[in-house]
Amino acid sequence: MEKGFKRVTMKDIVEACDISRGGLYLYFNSTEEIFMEVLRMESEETDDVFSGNVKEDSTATDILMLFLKEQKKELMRKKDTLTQATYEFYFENKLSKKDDILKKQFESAVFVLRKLIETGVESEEFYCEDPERAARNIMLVLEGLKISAQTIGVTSESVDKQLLYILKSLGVED
Amino acid sequence: MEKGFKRVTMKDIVEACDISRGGLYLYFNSTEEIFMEVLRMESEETDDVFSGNVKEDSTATDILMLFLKEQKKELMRKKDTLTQATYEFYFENKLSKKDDILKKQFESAVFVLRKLIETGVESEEFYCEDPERAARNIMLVLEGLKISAQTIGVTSESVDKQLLYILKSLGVED
Amino acid sequence: MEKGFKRVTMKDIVEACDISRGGLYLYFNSTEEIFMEVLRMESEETDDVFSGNVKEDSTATDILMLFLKEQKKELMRKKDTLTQATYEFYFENKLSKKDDILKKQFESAVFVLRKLIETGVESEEFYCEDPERAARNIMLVLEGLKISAQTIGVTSESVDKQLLYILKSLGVED
Amino acid sequence: MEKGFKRVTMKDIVEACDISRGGLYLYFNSTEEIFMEVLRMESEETDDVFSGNVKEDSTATDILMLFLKEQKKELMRKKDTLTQATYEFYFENKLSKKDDILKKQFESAVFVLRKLIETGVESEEFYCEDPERAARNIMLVLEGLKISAQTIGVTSESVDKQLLYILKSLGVED
DNA sequence: CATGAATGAGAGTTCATTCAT
DNA sequence: GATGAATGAACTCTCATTCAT
Repeated sequence: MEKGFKRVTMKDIVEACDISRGGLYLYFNSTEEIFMEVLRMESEETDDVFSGNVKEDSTATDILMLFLKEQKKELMRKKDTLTQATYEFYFENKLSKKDDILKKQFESAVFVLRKLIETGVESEEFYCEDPERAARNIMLVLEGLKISAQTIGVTSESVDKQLLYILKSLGVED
Repeated sequence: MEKGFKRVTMKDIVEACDISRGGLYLYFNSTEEIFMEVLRMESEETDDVFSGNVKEDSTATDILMLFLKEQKKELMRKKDTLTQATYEFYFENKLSKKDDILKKQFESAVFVLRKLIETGVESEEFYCEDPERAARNIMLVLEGLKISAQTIGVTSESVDKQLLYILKSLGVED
Repeated sequence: MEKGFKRVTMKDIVEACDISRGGLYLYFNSTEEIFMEVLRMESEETDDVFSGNVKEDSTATDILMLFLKEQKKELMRKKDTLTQATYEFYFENKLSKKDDILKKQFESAVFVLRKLIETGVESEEFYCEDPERAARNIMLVLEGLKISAQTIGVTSESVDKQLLYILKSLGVED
Repeated sequence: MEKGFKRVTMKDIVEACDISRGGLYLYFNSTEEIFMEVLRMESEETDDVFSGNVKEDSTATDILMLFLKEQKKELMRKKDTLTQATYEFYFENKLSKKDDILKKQFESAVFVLRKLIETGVESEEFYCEDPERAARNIMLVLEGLKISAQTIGVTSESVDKQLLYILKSLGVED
């Protein structure tokens, strides 16, 4: 989170973990392996994002807003995030399809989002002709916001406006 | 383009430029400066993307489709692109607002896109209540596709579908 | 045999022995001690080379040929041999005269060989004016062949020719 | 010469050469390359061993004795010699036949020695039925003495006796 | 007796930057 | 102006040895 993937050194890691250089290598054979494990753990933690905090009587709109709010919180954190490190890692480690955690996460989010939109359409909260593309569109905008936050920067307001626009596109009234 | 920003070495650069190591330092004081200049030049070249190839009698839809097609070509190239290097560079160099080329480029694209949408709305090609947010939405989706292309990968078909979805959102019939 | 003395690691040894790292140190205080014991055991095994397989009615020529054949087999094995490891070990551990197993082995082989040549001379199989030097000469040639096998390489034919030359030097007809 | 090939470190080398760590890598890409160059240079220097110091009217016996004396001097030096390092190097670097300096050196010495013995046979100084094998025998004894000097140790006297034995084998009177 | 997780010094190698020429 | 040999700090990774359990 502090230094990203390329700038972090073994020294940083062993000092932060209060472990010896050699000790670390008992568990991981390379910096890549360390990061993959970090990514895997992070991925497990954040899998529950949807299921957590969702009350029984929530509407699709409620859940979508909760999700977008959660995503905003994450992307606004900027530094205390694995986003940058993850991108750097993927830049130089083109992984086999099997263990591509990032892709799995993305596709899984698209899936849940599509289901949510379909539910909203059924309950007449949303209007949407192509839930799959709408879901993917939302995820891509979030991805775009994430990378923007790490590069050109984003303001809290501009993110809010953009997320509201997404809701409006689904026919949600203010 | 070949190695990104972090993996490229001075050796690579001096060999490619056929210049001496010391000679390079007469013009640039650091690797960062070199990259900033590369970025500036690239930015100048691509500024014309909109103005080029646009015939007098093009409709807003034509121009938008041309733009999206151009963007797709760029992001599908994947390796022969400064995308990765640029992201890497921005990850570790938080620049002063003044010379933030990337932001300028983004905002300038948003501006042109908004104007284009407004034109399309006037000519009744598009239906759009908030051209500013619509323009920004398109740019963010493109940004999301760009980073996805560099990390989890994208197929030509999925990009097409997603760009078509954008057009449909503006009320453009197939 | 697999890795020689310098390249073998404690990990290799504990895995091959199915013992714990700490357990190994209960019996040996260093890698040197381990190797010395290996050498001692090997030395005991190979002491019988002369006595074994020797029939009652063997001539001196028979026994010498058997010995040379045995030595050839050993040196041609090349990899499944402690030769390399032993040399490496002696290169960095100049041992006290008392426990110099290698020297003992060499001198013992010279002694037996001298006795054999003397027997051969008495039975008029061999012609030799200086059995001590002749024995030592044979051992040195074998040593030369051993190190050659490990470095520049030797062919089976060239070893044969060279060993035949030794026999001829003792007056043995083909 | 001091530490052999495996025990010598980059630190030793850069300190001895009074050069920087990086500077060394300008000329050699690995420790192996450094040693191969050392070996090549040494090989060039010692190529002249035969031709040097040989007077016009020398007999074959004179030249052979000079050669053996030279070889003895070399092997008795023990520490100030590349012998050990060379063996260690060859133990873990099985080189392609093309650049096998050690083999070339050996074969070249065998060739010259054979020519010398043939000359001696013609001038009736030597008696020898198979000059090729005799030459090879001498080289193998020398190789045996070399490795013995580095491991079990040899005394000046024992080397003398053994070299005299070689001369006697060629029919040279004391 | 036996374990094996942990240690930490030290290995080879890389590379942005400098500066005498 | 231009060169490129030289620098040295910093990197990742290894491994014989120890010691609390």
